Amino acid sequence: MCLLSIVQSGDNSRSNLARSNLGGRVVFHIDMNSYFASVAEQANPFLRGKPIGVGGKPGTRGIIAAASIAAKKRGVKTAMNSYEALRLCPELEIIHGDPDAYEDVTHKFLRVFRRYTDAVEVFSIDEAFLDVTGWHERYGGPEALARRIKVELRAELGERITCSVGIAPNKILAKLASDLKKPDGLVRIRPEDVPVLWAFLPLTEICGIAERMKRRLNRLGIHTLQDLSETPLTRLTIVFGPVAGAKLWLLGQGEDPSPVQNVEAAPKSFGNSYTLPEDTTNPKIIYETLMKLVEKACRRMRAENFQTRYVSALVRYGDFSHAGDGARLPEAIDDPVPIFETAWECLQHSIFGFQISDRVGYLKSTRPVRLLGVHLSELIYENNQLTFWPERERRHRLLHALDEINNRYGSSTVTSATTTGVVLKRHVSGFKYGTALIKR
DNA sequence: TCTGGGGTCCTAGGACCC
DNA sequence: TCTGGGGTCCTAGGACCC
Repeated sequence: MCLLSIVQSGDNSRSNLARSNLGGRVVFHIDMNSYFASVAEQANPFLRGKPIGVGGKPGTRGIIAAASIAAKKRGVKTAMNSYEALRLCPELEIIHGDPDAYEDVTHKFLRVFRRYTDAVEVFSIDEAFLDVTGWHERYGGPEALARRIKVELRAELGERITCSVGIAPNKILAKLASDLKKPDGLVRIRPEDVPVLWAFLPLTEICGIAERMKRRLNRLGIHTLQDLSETPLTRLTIVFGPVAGAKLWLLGQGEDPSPVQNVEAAPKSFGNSYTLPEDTTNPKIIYETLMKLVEKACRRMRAENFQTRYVSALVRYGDFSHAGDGARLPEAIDDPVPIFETAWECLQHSIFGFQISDRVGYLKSTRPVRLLGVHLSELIYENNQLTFWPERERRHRLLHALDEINNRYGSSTVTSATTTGVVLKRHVSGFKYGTALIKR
């Protein structure tokens, strides 16, 4: 507690030291608290103050993706199995996520941030870095600017959606600072605070060191951030290689030269995966699930006008081991049918033990399957170019028209016939399936 | 009632070439 | 037949993040 009061002091007098030590940058990390749950509480007054878990439908082996503050007080944690969460907190309300609502609120808070600096780096759906060097003085310094942003966020997003702000000379310390007080925190870390914090914070408190790395560091006799800060660069590079070693060394020093980049990162891949309600060897279920996943990933990819050149597919077995394969396509496409065929071929060896052609309907998976996943990468931005191939142009227009229908009336109003019932027919008899089938 | 789903980045190691 | 060594490219998979 007393340590927090050190780093929380509003005293600006030492900012010159910060300048000389670390280039004088002032970086904010702003992290929305219990984001998904807070958005739900803001949208629905009946949920306010109640223990809420977002995600994890019970019975589907799901987990809690986000817990409200009331739920956290009852011991419900992010990534907790929903059964476990309900055991701890029987009146927990488990609600569905609403990705559109989150994105909407994210756009709103990013607009607020951009009023105060043009260097805003989106780090995830609920957090961003701001470089306010040179901007904060006119608002009375970093803390005053942070408080002003908080007030504006509250006005624009509503009082249920709060944030924690970390202020520091670089991104890694700013992120650490925002973690130190939740919810609704405002913590500043100055360079001279680092030795104090390093003496008691665990290694995994730093973004970039998780359980595996902690264990490897422990084996080298490095148990605290202070130990890490005293480990020579050469020792770290010998053990972890030049890149990871140098990164670790910088973490240990509390340094992070990476700039706050205001570019909106283009997606590099689209992937979807699904854990089945129970493990299965049934090829029909596997086939249909994979098809749905491909359609979902393709729809998301098309919505952002990308096409893929590399398709990979993954299976996780009941024992949690996994296998998969990928294949490069001859050209970039966004059509789920050939993409599915590629993904299906990639999986056959992992599922059936050998490559099959037409007899899928009679074969069972050699091992129980728990999860299936598909991943589209090597993306090409298509920008709605016209093609010289009339067939392809028609197909392209059809897919986008289907997307529109699904966007308007719900995501499975129109699906490929392969996911509805004629599923295995094509592979049994070799007949070409239709491109679409109206379900209702 | 074990262990979700969406990503990014990095590395180790194999293939291939000279 | 006694097979080194260096470079590049590619990919599978690990580690990490929220």
